[in-house]
Amino acid sequence: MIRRIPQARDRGIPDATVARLPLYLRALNGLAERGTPTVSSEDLALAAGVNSAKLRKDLSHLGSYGTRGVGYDVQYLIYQISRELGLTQDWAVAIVGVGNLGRALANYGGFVSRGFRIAGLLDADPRVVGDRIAGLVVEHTDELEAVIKKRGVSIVVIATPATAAQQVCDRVIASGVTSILNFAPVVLAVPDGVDVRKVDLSIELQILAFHEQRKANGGPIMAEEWPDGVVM
Amino acid sequence: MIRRIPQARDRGIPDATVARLPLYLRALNGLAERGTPTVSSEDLALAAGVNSAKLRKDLSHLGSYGTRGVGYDVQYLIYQISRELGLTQDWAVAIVGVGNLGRALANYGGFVSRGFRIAGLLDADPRVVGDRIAGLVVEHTDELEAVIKKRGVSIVVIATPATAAQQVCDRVIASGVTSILNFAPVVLAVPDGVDVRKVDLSIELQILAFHEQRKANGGPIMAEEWPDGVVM
DNA sequence: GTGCCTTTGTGAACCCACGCACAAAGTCGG
DNA sequence: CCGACTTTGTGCGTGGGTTCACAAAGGCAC
Repeated sequence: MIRRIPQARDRGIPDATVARLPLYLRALNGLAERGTPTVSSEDLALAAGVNSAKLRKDLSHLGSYGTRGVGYDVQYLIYQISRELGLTQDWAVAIVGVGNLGRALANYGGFVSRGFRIAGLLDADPRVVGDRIAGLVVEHTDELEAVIKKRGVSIVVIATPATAAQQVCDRVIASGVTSILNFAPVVLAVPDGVDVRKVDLSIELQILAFHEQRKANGGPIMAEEWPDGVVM
Repeated sequence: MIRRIPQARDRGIPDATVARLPLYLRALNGLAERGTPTVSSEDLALAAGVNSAKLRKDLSHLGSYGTRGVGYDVQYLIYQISRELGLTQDWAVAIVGVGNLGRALANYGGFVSRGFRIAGLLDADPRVVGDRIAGLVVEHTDELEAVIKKRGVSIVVIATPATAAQQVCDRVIASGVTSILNFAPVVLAVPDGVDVRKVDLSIELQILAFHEQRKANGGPIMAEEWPDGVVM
């Protein structure tokens, strides 16, 4: 049995930590723009909207990059987090589905500035094929496999209608892609080894509605006194 | 000290459960469209992409709505979850910032079909004001407070550039809004009692990049054998 | 060099969530 | 009415994540 001695350069970063690293990165970039040389965990945590102990524990998973009594070197930490997230390399991304959302994504500056290069825009609708969006010409989805192989696409964004998503998904996986960002409101079935992350714009709104309703129905006090006989 | 006796109609739904209810709802709507009258936790879990035990536990927080030996009545469960999430009422939503993303959101069918009514589109750019989008005329952000009050807006979606987000946020809170969905890549500072949910499109992509890099660097086996001396 | 001050990195306790596994409860055929 | 079968609802063990609190570590003034 291999005993795992915890040490600084250990690789086994918790998912929860990975999910927050982009947040820290964003906050750090803001500080860097203003020329701040170093930052304490307290201040960075404030800027990122998290607890400072959590921030320190998160950063400790990448290594011991702080200086006690001083804080973290902003530039150095940006580099380390970027490297950990793999943002120091250039990722070729294809967007399938150029509706309103696909267009918004293609024009979204947050991708390009973080090492993501839009390498292809594809759509099944012939009326859209040929359009220039964000400097790219939209290609037909018939070209999907060719585009992926030719341009070394390793991440695919699915922004198609729900009905087309699974089919597109199957095809990109068959082409060797193992990272998919899905905006279509369906659960994609994928084999082991393929990562799918999903964003459903309406889910967040529904969660807000839940809390909003809760606030309206008698304030923050738990509504235990609810009439129990309401059965429909 | 009040001892909390766990019971069916208890109101204290875990956040993790609330976050999944929209998922179940989506799966149920799919089943309803195909005319399925009842569904077992096993099948529904499969359709929603979760573990069946988790599904049952989640649903048990709303009440005991299943029938042992049979499953759940699809229509009835849709009603119950909708009610719990507050989707049986109509929510007036305003979208601030009508760039690519704001446009995509305004046209997104997933909102309207779940009881969210777009009651206002606002932008600071005079060139956009007056445009018709999704049947609405874009108004100037000067009208923000008026629109919120006049049309009973209770949820605001911020889709502005990062620099404008906090200011918009402050103004909508001053107008009495306590639920905000933020797409701008900044951490909004809000007083207690205000709910902010954020969606950062680039964060998901960065998480994917992390895992993708991990796969490339020596497969699924933990890359412990990494050279330890790389310090920049 | 010494002592004080600041801030990191982490041990440890706590809390929530997940999932197994099973008893309870209901259906259905005969 | 009964017994076999199906499926729910949940008690409980486990594991991961969050937070507190503090010792260790470095900077800085003198």
